[in-house]
Formats: sequence, C-alpha cells, structure tokens
Amino acid sequence: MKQRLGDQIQKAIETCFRTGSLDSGQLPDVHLEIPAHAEHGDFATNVAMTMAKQERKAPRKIAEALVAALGDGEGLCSKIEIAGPGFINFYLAPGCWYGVLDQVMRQGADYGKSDVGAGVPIQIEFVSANPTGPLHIGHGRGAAVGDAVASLLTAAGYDVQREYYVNDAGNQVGLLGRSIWLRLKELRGDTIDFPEDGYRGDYIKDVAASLRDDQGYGVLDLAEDESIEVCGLYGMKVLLGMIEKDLQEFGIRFDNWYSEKSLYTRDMVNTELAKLAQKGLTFKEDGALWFRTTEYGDDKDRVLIRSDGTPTYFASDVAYHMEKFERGFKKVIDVWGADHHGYVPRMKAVLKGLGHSPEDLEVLMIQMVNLLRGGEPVTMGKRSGSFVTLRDVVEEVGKDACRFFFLMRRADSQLDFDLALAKEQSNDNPVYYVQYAHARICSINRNAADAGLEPPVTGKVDVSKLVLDEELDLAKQLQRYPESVVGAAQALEPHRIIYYLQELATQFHSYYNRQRVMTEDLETSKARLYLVNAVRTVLENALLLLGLNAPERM
RNA sequence: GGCCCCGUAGCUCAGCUGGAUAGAGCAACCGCCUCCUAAGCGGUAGGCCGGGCGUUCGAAUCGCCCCGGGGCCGCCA
Repeated sequence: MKQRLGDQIQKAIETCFRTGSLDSGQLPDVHLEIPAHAEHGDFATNVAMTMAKQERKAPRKIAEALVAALGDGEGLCSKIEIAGPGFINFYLAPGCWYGVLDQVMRQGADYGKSDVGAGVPIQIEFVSANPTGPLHIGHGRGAAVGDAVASLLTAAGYDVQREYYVNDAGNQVGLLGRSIWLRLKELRGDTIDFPEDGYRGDYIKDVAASLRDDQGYGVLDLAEDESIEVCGLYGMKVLLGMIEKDLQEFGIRFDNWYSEKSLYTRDMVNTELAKLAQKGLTFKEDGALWFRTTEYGDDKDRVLIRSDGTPTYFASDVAYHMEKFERGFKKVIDVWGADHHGYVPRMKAVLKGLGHSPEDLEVLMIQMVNLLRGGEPVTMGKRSGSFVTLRDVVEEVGKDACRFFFLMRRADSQLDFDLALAKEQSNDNPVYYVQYAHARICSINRNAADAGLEPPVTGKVDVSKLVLDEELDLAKQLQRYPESVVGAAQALEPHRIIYYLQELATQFHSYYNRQRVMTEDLETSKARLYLVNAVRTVLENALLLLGLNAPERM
C-alpha cells in the first residue's frame, strides 16, 4: 500500500519535471509516514519541504504542483490535501484497506513473513551462561529477547541459527569441581573448609549427592587433582542438562551448543592467534602475549596468553568469533548482559584487525531485571547463592507472563518485573489483556458456529458491509503488521511487536464492546466475522512469533 | 579519571533513524454487565520531554557542554 503510493508520488514528481512545473530535475527520496493524528490522513509526505531548497520555491507551491500531477493516484486516494508548512496528506479509499483482509486470510500463518532478509545467514548467540549453576532471572531476559529476535529475523527472511556457547574450558570448571568435591567429602562425613570463591549454592550439594548416588564415594579415592576434575566434568554435565531443560520449558531450543573446549581440542585458538601474529597484531610483554586492540579503537591492549602460559577467556573468544564467520555467517549477533558492554570495543577491534567490518558483529545489550513483588524489591544475594532462578519465576508466574514481561521493554533499559502483577488475572496484567482478545474472538467463532455460521471464506464476503470507522481502523492496523515485523527485526527490537499487539488488542476490545459481530443481518455478520478472524490471525501470528501462546479459551 | 546506558504525566515506559496539537498502561476521579467471556469498555484530570547552547524551514529525536541515576574499566569468567 505504502509502496504503491510512494510509486505514485515518484511518478508525479517526474511528471512535474516533464511539464516544467518543477525544474531542478533532482529526484528526492520520498519518505512516507503514518501521521500521529488521524486528521492528517492515512499517510503523509514531507517531500515538498525537502525539495524546497533545490527548487527555490515555497514548499506549499511545490506541493500544489505535485498534487495536481498526482490526480487521485490511480484511484488509490479518496482525498489529498496540503497542510501545515507543506505536508501532503493522503486519505486512502476504503477499498484499499479492505484488501488486507483477503491477504491475511489467504496467507494465514504466513501473514507477516517477508523475504527482505533474502536468506542471508545470520547467527545469534545468546544465554551462554556458564554451566556452573542454574539460570537466573537475568539469563531469562536474555533468553527471551534472543529467541524473539531470532524469530523476528527468521520471519523477515534471514537464515537464522541459534547458538549457545558453553564455557567449559576456564578456571570456573576447576572451581566447580572443587566445590562439588568438597560437598561430596562433606556428605561422607569429612569436615571441610569451603573456600570463599567457591560456588556456595545449595544446588552444589544436590549435584554432590547425585554423584554419590551414581558412583558412590569411589571418586574421592583418586588423586586430588583427578578427583576434582571428575567432579567438575560430572557437575557440568548435570548443570548443563538442567539449563537445557529450563530453557526447553521456557520454550527455547538452540540449533547448536558450541563447546569452548572444542576450540582447544581442535587447536582453533592457536590457529587464530597465529593469524593475528602474522598480521603483526600481537606482541610480548611481561611474559604475556598481547593483542594490540588499541590499534583499532580499544582503549587498552588486551592479554591473550598469560605469563604462566594459559590462555585468557579473550583468546578463546577471538577464536570463537573468527570461526563464526568461517562457518559462513554474514552477520553475527551476540546477546550480552549489560555488565559486559566494556567488551564490545575489543571484539570489534578483533574483527577489524582480521579484516572484517565491525558492523558484521552486532552486540545486543540486556539490561538488569529488578525483581519486585507487589512493588517491593525481592532481594537477591548472589554471593550467598540465593539468587532467584528462572525456573522459580516461570513456575510462579507462568511461561507466557514471564516472556511477555521480558519483552515488554527495550532490551537496553532496565526492567521492573513485578511477580505479583505478572501473576494477577486482571486487566492490570498486559499479558492476559492481549491473549484475552484472541480468546474472545475464538469465543465469537464458537457462538457463530452454534448459529450455523462458519468463519467466512475469502471471496464470499461482502466487505462493503464494513462501514464503521472502527472497522476501517482495524484493517489499517492489520495492514501495518508486516512492516512492524521487518522494522522490529532490523532494529533487533522485539518490544515493538508487544506494543503492536497491545494496540491491536485495544482496538479490538473497544470494537467488541461497542458493536456486536453477530447481528440480525446475515451479510453484516459474515463481514464482521471475516474482519475479526483476520484480527485473530494476526494476534496469533504475533503471539507465536514472540513465543507466547494464543489461547482459545481463558 | 576514561568509556557505555538512562533521564518524557505521581509510577512504569513507548515515541517508528528530524515533522504537524508529545502517547500508552498503572495509580486518582466519574461512569458501563437482562447484550457474542467485565481477564473487558467509555470519560475526566495529569507535561519546561533533566538544564543550556548549537545544527535547520522544523529537535523529545542529531552535535557539544553541564546536572542527576546506574554500570563497566583484571594476566576473573
């Protein structure tokens, strides 16, 4: 619709150049927008204003010439007017809008999908929590956002892979092993001295108990180092399994679980570091190997190999990211907690150093979640291990409410998550508000079916029966959905779809309260049924896109 | 000290990559169920868009400075 109107405007400008009513000959970018106020039409363009300089004419004069050349835009427009400093406002003929209903009904679950991504392979890596404990609430937000962004990109036609990077190679593995090993000894009756930096959560005791049940205390007979290693590997397996299960119950599945350790076993780290060295990007100092990231905009050089010969986390990260591109991804997205934002410059520096464009890596920052209950903060002590887990929250408020709240705000702004509100079954709760709209339409369908009326089929409906402004507005809102998806995908901003959903639900609820779908007039009933089923389809598509359910009853 | 994010209604936040009279939800107040689900709807009230300067036809939006809140600056992961 927008596209067609834009083409008409382009043609009008060319016509003006031909007839001489405009003479600069420069074709401007025509920008069409949906005005904030309905009195300003369905679409508006500022093109007359942007052309003012090159034409050396008053914007309104230019607008007049354009409008004259435009006519009614080949039947597209019912009214065109010039307003304000030189805006051209377009009012589209109602028939234009009702076409969208057929489109929605024909495409069904595909309505909203597009191919702007042209199958470009993109990888999005998210969650990637260390397998040293259960997922907490912050991981949950990253999970919900990462998953939704992946779905958005898929809907926009990109070829998306979801990946989880498993940090199974650092010091924390040893620390995990030691923590479990000590708890195991404790279970056996030994007195232990638990280190300050150990993993103190109770889940460690559970892991130790499970290890004992599986294998007895035999592990403790091994040499200490070996014993700790066995404990660590065991713990990681158990905890990673727990994480995967938590994510699954949260509705998230990864295409690939990528082991950090495998970077070493395949010698990828050395290979990539050698490439850096070859390009003269590394140097030795104080016995350590450094990456000259300052060369590419970082404020400090970074250590790759410590003076004791062990690689840093950064070293494997370099190898990991380089390999992502070697695997063929054109674009790579990382979803990180905001506390890691300091790592962005150095990762971008790595890309630049190895000849990639820094824009090929996009880092999505996930800000903190403030957990509240009835307005009061829920205290979380990470040190004591008493943080709130994702599992706890999902169990308490449900998957849908949880995901919805995580997606409700821009990812880079802090989020207040009120458990009491998320659980509440009232109109204060935005999750139910949207889902209820869907359930209501299903209910209408059930009633219609009882009256012998099935949801109407495209082509057998007289949409001219839809004469109300509210009906036209609903059609307009449905028409915006595909571009909302594309916009949200390209900006990596799933919250836009939440807002879209809330608006659509509001419009529907209002319509529902004011008008009856099932009326005395059969043709009107069919037309309205057709309309609300198009609404239902879009509600469902958008809900599913965000990993939320579209319930038929509530 | 350096860098990042944030500052919009009493509260929580949108504001589509510069547009027209700045929006929504909650809270407050007033209304609506013999009617397809009241988990709903309608209405009222509420604003120096933190402040200043600049860029231009036009700024909540872009740039610089200041104020305020949060975060990050390891040979930790």
